[in-house]
Amino acid sequence: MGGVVREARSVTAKVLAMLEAFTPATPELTLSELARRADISLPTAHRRAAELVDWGALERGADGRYRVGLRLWEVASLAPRGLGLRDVAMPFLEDLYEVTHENVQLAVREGLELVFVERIAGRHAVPVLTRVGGRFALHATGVGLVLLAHAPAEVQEQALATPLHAYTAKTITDPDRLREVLAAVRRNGYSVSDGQVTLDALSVAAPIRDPRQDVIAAVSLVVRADTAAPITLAPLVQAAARGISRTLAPRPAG
Amino acid sequence: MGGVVREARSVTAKVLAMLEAFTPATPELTLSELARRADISLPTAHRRAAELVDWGALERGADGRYRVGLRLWEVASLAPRGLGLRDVAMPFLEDLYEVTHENVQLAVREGLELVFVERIAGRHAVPVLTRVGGRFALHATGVGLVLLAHAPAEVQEQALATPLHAYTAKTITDPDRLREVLAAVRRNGYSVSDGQVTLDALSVAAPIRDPRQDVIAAVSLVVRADTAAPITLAPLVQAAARGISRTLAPRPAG
DNA sequence: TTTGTCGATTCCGTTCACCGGAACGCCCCG
DNA sequence: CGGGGCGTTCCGGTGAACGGAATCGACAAA
Repeated sequence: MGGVVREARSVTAKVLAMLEAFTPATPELTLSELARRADISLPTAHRRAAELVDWGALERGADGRYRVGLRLWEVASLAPRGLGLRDVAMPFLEDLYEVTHENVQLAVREGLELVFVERIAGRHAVPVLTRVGGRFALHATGVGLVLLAHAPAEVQEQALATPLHAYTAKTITDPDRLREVLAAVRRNGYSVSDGQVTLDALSVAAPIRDPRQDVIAAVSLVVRADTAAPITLAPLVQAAARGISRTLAPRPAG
Repeated sequence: MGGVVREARSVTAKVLAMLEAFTPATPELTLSELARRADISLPTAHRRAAELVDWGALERGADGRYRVGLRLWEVASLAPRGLGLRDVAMPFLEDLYEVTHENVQLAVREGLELVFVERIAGRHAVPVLTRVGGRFALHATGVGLVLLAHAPAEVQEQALATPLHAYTAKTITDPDRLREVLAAVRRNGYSVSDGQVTLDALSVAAPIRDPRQDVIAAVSLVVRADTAAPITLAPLVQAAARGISRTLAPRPAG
């Protein structure tokens, strides 16, 4: 028994680790890669993967590689914070896009990061780094500032305690400065992120509230940094956000 | 040992059965409901659910109910046939929406059914039954006819062998008639479904092809049945489909 | 207040599903 | 012909997972 003892993990944990192995950069993996990334022995990975393919959570390409299956996406679409929100928001995002023809984004907070739930991008809008389903830090983007500004106190403390990554020279990395900005966001009812993610882009975001007035998401508009004064965009974004907030069904708990 | 022997299932199968328990109609479940639907004992369901919540595949609401978590949606977004396609198609779908202000849909085939990958609906468009992430039969909708017309022969045979459900009086339920329609779809390069899902709606769809010219998806436009002649919409939908096909990167296998 | 119901959670002893090492077949490359 | 990477199957040992039972809390009816 001279081998390294692999720390025991539950089957469930292993299956989830296998799903986690897929990333935007590597959406297709061989069985060996999959096993390595999930830190699972090859035979085990083979067995679990077979079950996942059988169900449809994974698919196998013609070359034998594994990728995430459409079936998983179907179930995942039931996530209330994903599609439930998206369905309500879509018409308003459409309007916003039609008026501006710029990138329109919808995001929610997940822990100390944000997740993009929807994004409308025309062919003429500024290219942005973000992807639907992608994560991002809270302190840099427009949506992030809104979500952080209205997050529970403990979340804000944790976020401010973590080193703030500087994406550009303009990114706010000083906690005290960020505190001031967040206060301004709460006062103004919208946020502006000017060159804090990429120097050539600027975003304006506004909060979406549930019927209890809690902020559950944020909409933003991303434009070229020299296109327009943020102040002229804010009313548009706020109008969309209010429209979505108003439409959110009270959905009685029963 | 007088109890009913529950057929043995793997842990993985149980976990997947739990995910499967969630439906559009019931996106939130109590632990007991979850256990019942997945046919799992309560203690086991409790243990698995705890792990899933821990990872983020499930979330617990304030009332203790379980729902699908955003984290699962994140990984599922990596499904190439889901978001990969969506990202490429979105700008074209936007254009189509902007010109028509009608429902725009994007769907792929999954077995003998289709799955809606994206849908743009303004506030003024006809209400439709379909949901993003939802499934539908292939023989009724516009996208379905396109996907079926270009599906492998064995898929077509299976689909034609299955009883064709009549959503309305106009739904094609005769296999021979359907065969003719599919041939016409292949000839014309687009499909028309007039009142075959709901009597008040009409849809026109066109095929999206990968670089090898295989049909991998379909776009459609859904309008009120009395709005316009299908023939005038076809060129618009086909143009969008061709644009998407052209943009699909050959994505070298490396 | 008492009683009953339903859901969630924890405990415990049993057991079989899952495990990793090893061996094998396959393909590609040197 | 030998080496290496990948996928697949086989096998015997073991501990993760199992269900029954008990406990607890919330709520409604009596």
